[in-house]
Amino acid sequence: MTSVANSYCQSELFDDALELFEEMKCADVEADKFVLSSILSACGRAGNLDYGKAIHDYIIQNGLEVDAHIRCALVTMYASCGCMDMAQQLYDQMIPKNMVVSTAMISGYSRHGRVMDARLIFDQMVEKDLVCWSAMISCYAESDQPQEALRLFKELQILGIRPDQVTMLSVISACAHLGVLDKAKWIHVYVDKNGFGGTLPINNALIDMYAKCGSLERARDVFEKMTRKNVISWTSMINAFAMHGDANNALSFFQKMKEANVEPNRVTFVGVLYACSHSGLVEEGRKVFAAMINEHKITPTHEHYGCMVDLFGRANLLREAVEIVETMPFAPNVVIWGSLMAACQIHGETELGEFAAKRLLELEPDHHGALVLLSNIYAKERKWQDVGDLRQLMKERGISKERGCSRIELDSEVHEFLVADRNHKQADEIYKKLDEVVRRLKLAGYAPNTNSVLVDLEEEEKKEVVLWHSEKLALCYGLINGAKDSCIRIVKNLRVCEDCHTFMKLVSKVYGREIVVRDRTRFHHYRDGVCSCRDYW
DNA sequence: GTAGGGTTAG
Repeated sequence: MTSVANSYCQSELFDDALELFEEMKCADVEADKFVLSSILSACGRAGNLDYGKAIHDYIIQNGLEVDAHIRCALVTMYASCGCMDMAQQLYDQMIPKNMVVSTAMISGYSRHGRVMDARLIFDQMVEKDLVCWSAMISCYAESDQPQEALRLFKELQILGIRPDQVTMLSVISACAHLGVLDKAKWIHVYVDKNGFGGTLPINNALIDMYAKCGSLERARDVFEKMTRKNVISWTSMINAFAMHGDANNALSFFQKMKEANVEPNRVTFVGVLYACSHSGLVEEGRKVFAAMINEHKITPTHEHYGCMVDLFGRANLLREAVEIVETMPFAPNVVIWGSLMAACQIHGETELGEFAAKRLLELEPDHHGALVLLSNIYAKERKWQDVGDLRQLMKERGISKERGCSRIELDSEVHEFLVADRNHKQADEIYKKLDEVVRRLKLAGYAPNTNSVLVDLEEEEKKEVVLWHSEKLALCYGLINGAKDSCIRIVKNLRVCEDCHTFMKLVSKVYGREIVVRDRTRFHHYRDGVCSCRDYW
């Protein structure tokens, strides 16, 4: 029976393993430390905290909690289930600690985005093998610190530890997050040279990496050369098109995928619906949503409803957007209210926007965007007392917008710029260039648009702030230092504002340069004064 | 004999 339990756990038949454990208890078969460890592992991997706790009780009742292996399995179970307080408490009591349990702690903290806590465990480890290095690299890759992930990968190479496929998947993912194309090309070569190339998961990760680094062509090239493709390959390619605003190809690949008899899953539909909403294909989106439910028997989740709210909201069909919110079978979450609020902002729907913002704040009281929107609405209505209260509240709680940050790569070096950044060694030159660009653009009809500046400033100051947006600084850096005919590639952490969007379009025309900007959610390809998003974003 | 890291979306 024990060996059956073990093999269930190892073959990921967690539910069967748990069931078997029930049978063992009924049959009065005593569970030993081996089977308990396996079952705890199954609980962790299945994320079944309740069952894990029940096993913990059983362990206490039977006086087994002193066993080192059992403790290790318990910590791992709590960490895998995301119960970090409990995991840490047990972990602290473990002396000595081993690599297995420490790695479990690192990935537990990683799933919660608690990078510092993960790093603390990592740094305190006496001995580290490839698995814990991979866990730490993955932690950085998933926590929006791709540069740190790549730094750790470099350190690994210096130490002479050979990475394996799992490490490489995290490294590729880190590069995707970073969004730097030259780095992506380098990693692709590295992967091929070191014999990791050609496998399905690696190819899937490469598709995503190239798409997120701005090269739809290379993503497609990897895809076309694959001899085996699964649902992830197709979904990654559909998302690639969606991200780049090519809804037609996203839909055509969706069609081809079905013809190839690959069954789309819920993630696939998020991609297809996202493509529709970002290109204003309302009718197509409606059809896809219906087909998902009726033909593919997939129950829509928050993400799918969010896409639908977005689809209708962007297209100024706010009544239908509200209908989705009202009729969906569960309570709207932050993302849903946020989509509705954003749509109201685009289309100047004050009343509904206020309503959505208030619902959002009930769920997330410190949501910066919602507070700013409300304060702007109150300002327009001259409710100065309310405006003052909100500003005071934001000040007290220290709520501020994430600072805009853009990067650009030139000559294999990544340069980062914050809003109004003056720290770069070429700062003087960059600001001089900015003046020149503004002068030339004004001749082409440019007028700074301060709609996106929501702080309490005089109009003239607002104009300055808008000109100092990080992507403009990165752009000027590119204009100064890049080859005359090269494409300027910029990655930004926030959404591109209206003014920067116009600015980029004009620069692409006046300076005859191709510019590619990745913002928080998608790509903008500027050429000859036109953006690939056709100003719908 | 037990126990740890991975790719798509959000």
